[in-house]
Amino acid sequence: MKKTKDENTEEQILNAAKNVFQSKGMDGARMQEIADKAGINKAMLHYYYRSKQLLFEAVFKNAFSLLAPQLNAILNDDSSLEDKIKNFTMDYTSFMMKHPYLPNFIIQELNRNEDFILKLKENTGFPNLEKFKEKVAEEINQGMIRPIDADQLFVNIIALNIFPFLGKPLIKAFTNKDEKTYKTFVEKRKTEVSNFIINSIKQH
Amino acid sequence: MKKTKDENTEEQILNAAKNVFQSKGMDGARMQEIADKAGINKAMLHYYYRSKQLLFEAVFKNAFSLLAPQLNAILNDDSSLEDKIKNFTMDYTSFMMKHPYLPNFIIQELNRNEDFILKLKENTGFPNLEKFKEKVAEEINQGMIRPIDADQLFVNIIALNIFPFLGKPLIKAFTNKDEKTYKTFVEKRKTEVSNFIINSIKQH
DNA sequence: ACATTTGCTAACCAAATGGTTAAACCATAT
DNA sequence: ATATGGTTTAACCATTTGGTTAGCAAATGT
Repeated sequence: MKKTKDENTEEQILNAAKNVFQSKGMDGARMQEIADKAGINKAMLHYYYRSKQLLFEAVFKNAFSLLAPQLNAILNDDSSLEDKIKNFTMDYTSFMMKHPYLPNFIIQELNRNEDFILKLKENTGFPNLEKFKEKVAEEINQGMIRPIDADQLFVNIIALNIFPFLGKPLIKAFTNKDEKTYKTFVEKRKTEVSNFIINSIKQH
Repeated sequence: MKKTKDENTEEQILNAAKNVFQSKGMDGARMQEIADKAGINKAMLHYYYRSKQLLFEAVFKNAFSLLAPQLNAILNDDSSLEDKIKNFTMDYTSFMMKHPYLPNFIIQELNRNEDFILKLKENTGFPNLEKFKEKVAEEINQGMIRPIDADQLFVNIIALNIFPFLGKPLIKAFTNKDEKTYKTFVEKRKTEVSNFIINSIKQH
């Protein structure tokens, strides 16, 4: 039962690599640790992925492709801004609670290598803001929300949603929360954040 | 002019180390590169700081001690919440535009080693939220702002202010901005962010 | 003037690390 | 049964890396 490629080795490697790269980053990750976690010989990593760099890129693209749909959801559907914001906040927070390493991994590695995002932009499905901007303009015209720059609003939305996962250790320390109370705190943000945003932009 | 300790070698090392650690992180930083940037022999790094770990900690504490006062300013003075938020947003954004690597460095390294923040908490001057919470409670009582959890408000404030520096490559890609337009964009946030927050919490 | 201390460097070292190689293994086709 | 070809491993390799050592050179104390 050893050689039939029975339990897709390639995928086991990718999973182990995900695990290690996402918690330690490119520089902190060790090929040996990935091999150990995958339960195989180190040479197999190179057999399937040629180099650390390529294995890393496979993991990174995979991770990024999990995020893009989340963003496209809010950007490209036809619902009202209020619904977009509510749904995004709810979905994104739920999703991130299941993948807590993801935001930090993406942000950290993009900062390490700014050019890297250019490769991603070529991919189909890279988030595009045009439709979101139109919707903002439309609702401003209709007097439903106060005038605000769409880019600024977009950054505010993702900042409020992503930061709790990026700055977790910092926030835990500042607000004196332990793991459990922090989880409750983030859970509350599923509605708290969208209320906060909508309150700010709704015309009163 | 070689041996008189004339231009404080220790400080030159710390500056070079800051430079390298803050842009590459603990794992990505190389002692040799720090030595080169400081214009000295690698052995001197150990002569003054004993190990990579200790040199890193010196840099980290130094960096963190630049941030704490910024936070304490908003937390501990007696002005109104509105003024706190306005001043903090303005000051913090200005400061970070001058030290753009700082937020990412702190966040990244705290995520790499969660226990590390415990050491910092012992330090005097570690930000404390008590006074801020009192102020929030007070203004809610007086009907000046709508009811909101002080911790959530605090996280919203720092999220909106810090995220543009953490997620810069991502935001640049999403909003199609180059270096120059991104700078203008962040500059605008000096007032945009405080308006956004105040709009959300002010009682109408 | 001489000894001692302090700042500094070149050379070196052991361990870790990404990557390679040659050979073994094993399922399948002939 | 035997050859074939993808899969896997143990052993190995070159380089990098954090760290050490022995000794030099300038300043300082006596």
